[in-house]
Amino acid sequence: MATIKEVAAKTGLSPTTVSRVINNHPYVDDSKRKKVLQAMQELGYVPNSSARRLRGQKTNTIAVIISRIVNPFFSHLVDAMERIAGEKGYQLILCDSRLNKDRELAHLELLKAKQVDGIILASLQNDWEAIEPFTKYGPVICCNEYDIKAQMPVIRCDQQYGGYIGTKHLIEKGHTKIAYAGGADRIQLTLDRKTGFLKALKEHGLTLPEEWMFPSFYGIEDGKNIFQRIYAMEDRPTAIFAGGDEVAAGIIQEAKRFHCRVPDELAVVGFDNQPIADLIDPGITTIEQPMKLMGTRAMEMMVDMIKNKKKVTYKKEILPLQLVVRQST
Amino acid sequence: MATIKEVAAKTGLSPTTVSRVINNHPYVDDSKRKKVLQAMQELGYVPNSSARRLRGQKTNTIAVIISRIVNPFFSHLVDAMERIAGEKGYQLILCDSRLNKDRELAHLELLKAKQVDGIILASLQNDWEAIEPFTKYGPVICCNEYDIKAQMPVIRCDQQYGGYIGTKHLIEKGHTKIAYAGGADRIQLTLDRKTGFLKALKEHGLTLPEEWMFPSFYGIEDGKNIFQRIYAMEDRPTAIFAGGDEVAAGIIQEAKRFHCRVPDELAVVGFDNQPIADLIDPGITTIEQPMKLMGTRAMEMMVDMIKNKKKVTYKKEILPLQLVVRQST
DNA sequence: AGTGTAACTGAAATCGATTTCAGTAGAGGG
DNA sequence: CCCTCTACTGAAATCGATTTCAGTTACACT
Repeated sequence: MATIKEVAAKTGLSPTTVSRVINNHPYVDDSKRKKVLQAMQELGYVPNSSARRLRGQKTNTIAVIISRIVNPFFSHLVDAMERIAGEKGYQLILCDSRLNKDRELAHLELLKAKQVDGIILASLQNDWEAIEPFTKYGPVICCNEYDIKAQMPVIRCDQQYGGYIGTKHLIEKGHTKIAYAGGADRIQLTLDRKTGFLKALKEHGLTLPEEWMFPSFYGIEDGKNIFQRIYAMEDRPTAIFAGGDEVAAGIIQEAKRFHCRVPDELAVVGFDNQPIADLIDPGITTIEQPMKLMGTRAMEMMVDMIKNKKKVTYKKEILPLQLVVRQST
Repeated sequence: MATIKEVAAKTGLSPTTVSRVINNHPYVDDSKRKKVLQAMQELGYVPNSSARRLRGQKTNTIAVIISRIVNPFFSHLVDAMERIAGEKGYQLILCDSRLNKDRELAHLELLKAKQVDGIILASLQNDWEAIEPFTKYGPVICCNEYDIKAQMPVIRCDQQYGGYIGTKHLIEKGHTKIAYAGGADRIQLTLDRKTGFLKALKEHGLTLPEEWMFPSFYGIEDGKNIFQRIYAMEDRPTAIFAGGDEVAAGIIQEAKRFHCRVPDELAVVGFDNQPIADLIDPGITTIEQPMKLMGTRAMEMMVDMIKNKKKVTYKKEILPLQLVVRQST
């Protein structure tokens, strides 16, 4: 592969001048500029990225940390981010923590090693104390998940409100025995969602038996599993609020297999408004999260922070969340 | 951020020795090794990735080019790749061509600029003539899509066989009026699939009216669109072979809306065996593609090619494909 | 004592670009 | 004629690591 020196040699000019042509600097004679461009063309020269990174202290690369790319929620989020990154001339490194704290920390090391210019945390396994030390090496922002203690920019949805309106909807439909399937309490997002859920219950004097609480369930199989456990209960809930459309879909799917009618015998509310929510029969009543908007805004903010090194004072954007009613309730 | 020089200064040793400690080279006195490790710890030193890349002519980064990350087929493929890459110490750059030739070429430039050690093409928009010039800058392999003329390693499925068994299945179910929804003919994968489809038709003396042919349709909305067009026909097909489960799901969904019974009035075969194939009602009969296996094998091969620079002689792996029968046929 | 070798160390070159700085040529003004 | 300023150019320093090569000990073996 040709280097800048070879281009210089071929044209009889110095590497400095070639560099100026590459970077569109002024003060290069037009005839020489043309000669350089032609030589670059002939040699198939492309500037070496590693050298530029080293000299310029800039990688034009951004890492996004998610917990599971096969979750449509994340793939839509990443899709939106990739678009903006591309437009702005950045590469995207995909880091999947698979819900593992250590893997998340290992990915954050990319910032220390200056392998990326910034990191977007779309999933958050560690708490602020563990993340904070990394923030002095470059911009780190949260998108989707968050930690209330965190002193970093955040783009997220009002999860508590989401949990509240979903539950309120079930209560208005006449349900009093409502189960809940969410994520782990150590995750702020799921904790807030649950808080909203409990708030709605409390407002109507309802309570939640320990047994109707299903923490840490994520995929379709988990949903099936949950249904079986509910079905085996003596005192069954008549509705369930699931922490994701995949779990909701699994519950509905398994309910059908056991000839348990949805929503008559068991109403189901999901979360995210993923494509399957509209495909499955009955359609899933769910809380719509604006994933495209979140991804877009997060990437725009990241690029902005990288370009204007001014320490963006800790900024927070909370996006709207809304109920989409279908046939599962 | 601390540099190797600072670590050297702090310990009173040379950068050379520090480097040896970092890279676990032999011939470093144990007491000095300890001193260096401690100094690195205290300074929070992490070797600068750009400098290592430049000096070592190695990026430990691999790019994967896909056409649409929100397609579950690709997200599963990428998921498998990311796992293996992580295990082997590589980062993954996600490049979405969005079916655009130029964007694909732009992403291939990463190899020229030595911004990645290799590229996995999971989607292929350009033909071999356009790709070939890049192969001299580093390993490029195809995974999933392919071009028969291509002289590069390929991990793929036998698409023609897939098209054949899916169609054969419909014929065995008694259908003689079978429509086809695939991708563009310029894509070898979809062309082969169609060839298999046509082969099965021909073996049974069946023909395909131009009108029953739907090229270039990909998502759920496209599926709905296709159903409407079929429904409006005077002479309707009784079955359709769709090029993906999303399209199949869209067709089924819309059929239900129009009270057209599946499979009685319209049988549907999909492709991929994505999670939705099993979720939707009726379940989609589909051709299962081993996405995990394909992604895994492709990444393993890529890492192998990077490590053993020996020009791997053009290698081909064709993975099995099988019919999964559900209720849509 | 002399030689060979294993164990260890650091100065300097290197990777390939960009940037700083010093300098030249020619135009224009006083 | 001298001075200044603009337009242009290149030598050398720089980014931060790794590698080469030369050298120093210390010890074992004849």
